[in-house]
Amino acid sequence: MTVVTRFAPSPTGFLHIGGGRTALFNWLYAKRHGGKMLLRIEDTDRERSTDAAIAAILDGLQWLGLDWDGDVVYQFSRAGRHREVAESLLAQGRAYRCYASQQELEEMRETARKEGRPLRYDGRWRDRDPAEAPAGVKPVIRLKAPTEGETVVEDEVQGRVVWQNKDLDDLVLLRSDGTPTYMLAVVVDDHDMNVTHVIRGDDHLTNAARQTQIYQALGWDVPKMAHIPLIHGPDGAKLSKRHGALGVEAYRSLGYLPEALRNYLVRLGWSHGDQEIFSTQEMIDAFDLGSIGRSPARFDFAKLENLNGHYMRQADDERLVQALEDLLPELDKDEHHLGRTFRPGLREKLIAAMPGLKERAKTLVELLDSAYYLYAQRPLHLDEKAASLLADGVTRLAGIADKLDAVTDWSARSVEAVVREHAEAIGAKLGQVAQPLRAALTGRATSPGLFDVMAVLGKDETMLRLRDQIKDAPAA
RNA sequence: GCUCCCUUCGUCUAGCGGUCUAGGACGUCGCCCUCUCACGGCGAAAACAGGGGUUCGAGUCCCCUAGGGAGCGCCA
Repeated sequence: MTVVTRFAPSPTGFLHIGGGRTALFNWLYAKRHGGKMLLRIEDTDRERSTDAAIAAILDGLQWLGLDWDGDVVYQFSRAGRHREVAESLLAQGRAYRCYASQQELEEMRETARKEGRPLRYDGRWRDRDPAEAPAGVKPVIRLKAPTEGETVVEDEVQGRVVWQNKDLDDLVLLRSDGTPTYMLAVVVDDHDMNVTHVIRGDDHLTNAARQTQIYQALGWDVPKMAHIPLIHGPDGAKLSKRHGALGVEAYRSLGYLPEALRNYLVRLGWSHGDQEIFSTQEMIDAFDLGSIGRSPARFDFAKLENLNGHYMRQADDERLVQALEDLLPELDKDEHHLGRTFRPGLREKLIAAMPGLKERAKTLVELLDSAYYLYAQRPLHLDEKAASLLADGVTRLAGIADKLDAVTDWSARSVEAVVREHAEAIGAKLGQVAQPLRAALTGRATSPGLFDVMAVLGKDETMLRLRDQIKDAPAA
């Protein structure tokens, strides 16, 4: 039997980080076993489902590099089938009509709360004669769930989880307006779509028990279940927007690479010995449900950043430059006045400087900022540290411009020789010359190797920037 | 309140009765490399929630307590 998994988000918002991980796990499991991952949009809540959310989810999956098999299934479109199944259960006496009003149910819960009893439907219409139905009330259809014995979920992650049937009430299958509830729709769809493995967040664990009862009433095989622990925020509480419950597209805007996020996510709750870095193929080959932990994990930006740095360093230079350009339109503010695309010539400079740049950044946003010296306009604005470095060391730069001007074969190697000789000649350490020079050429106190900077800038630009900054300097 | 789940360094985790004086990674700190910052290398501090059992032997099995979490809708 081929493995079929599914990712089934409800389109009431963007694809958040937990959903992304659930999708990843489903995808990996399917790939691992040569199976399929299906995508089903659970849009039965007409009030809250939006097309924008659907688009955001598809876009998020695509960016993460997760694809699905076949067409997207929209749950709402299957309402007729769901109703049919509910009717069949009714016909077999495995379900019944319940005429209890909203208000009645409200009171029922209220008294139960007061008396410290579990908040359950009391089954008042379970064995009642439908002839007693109040006129004009549209009933819901409830499952006639077993009242004795136990319902067992053999979970691939959680192990064997047991509920006493007396603790489970008769859930609603079909609403009074004839639309299916989530509980029914999920069971029918998973069955009809031949889903073999249901991998989802453990907030669904109790639903698994109730869904199992529906499967049993229908006489259908229960798919394998795997309930993965939720992701928590850094404070251990539920993930809120403040810390990590951002849509995956937000991580893109923050400058993370999809492969970094994938690697981070796969290790959150799942492990494979001591291995931390996984290529996509390695993840696929190693992934298994049994190695998923049972305790919730906290989201940690520091580790994500570290991984992102790793993948940036490893990335191809041209691809990184492209990623930077793609990021431009997504930036909140264009503080460097770059516009939405790179101006002519900048692209080439970025590629040339990338080996030195990418080692020093954790995100694409940082990477772009650290490339400031490549797109800065003359005369350069020096930040505070750079200004002070230059002020302290400008006298040590006296005469260096002419020496550099004499270089005919401009390269990192040749300018390095000149700068070193200059430092030696004035009896200074290299750093005492290099730092003010760096400040003058980049406007910052830190940058990639100074000689590489000069090489990428080229002789003309280097000389112009240098003279911009030292022309007022007293002759030494 | 009821049901279910969880608990190893700050964080992610390894550990599936003896190999644990508990390993790795991120983060932190120190040293080295060095023109800055990074990268890289080396090293340090840092954990089995508490209490009972079971066993020759428990981080590993059982129970209790405490603390977290999820669910308890005609939402999904």
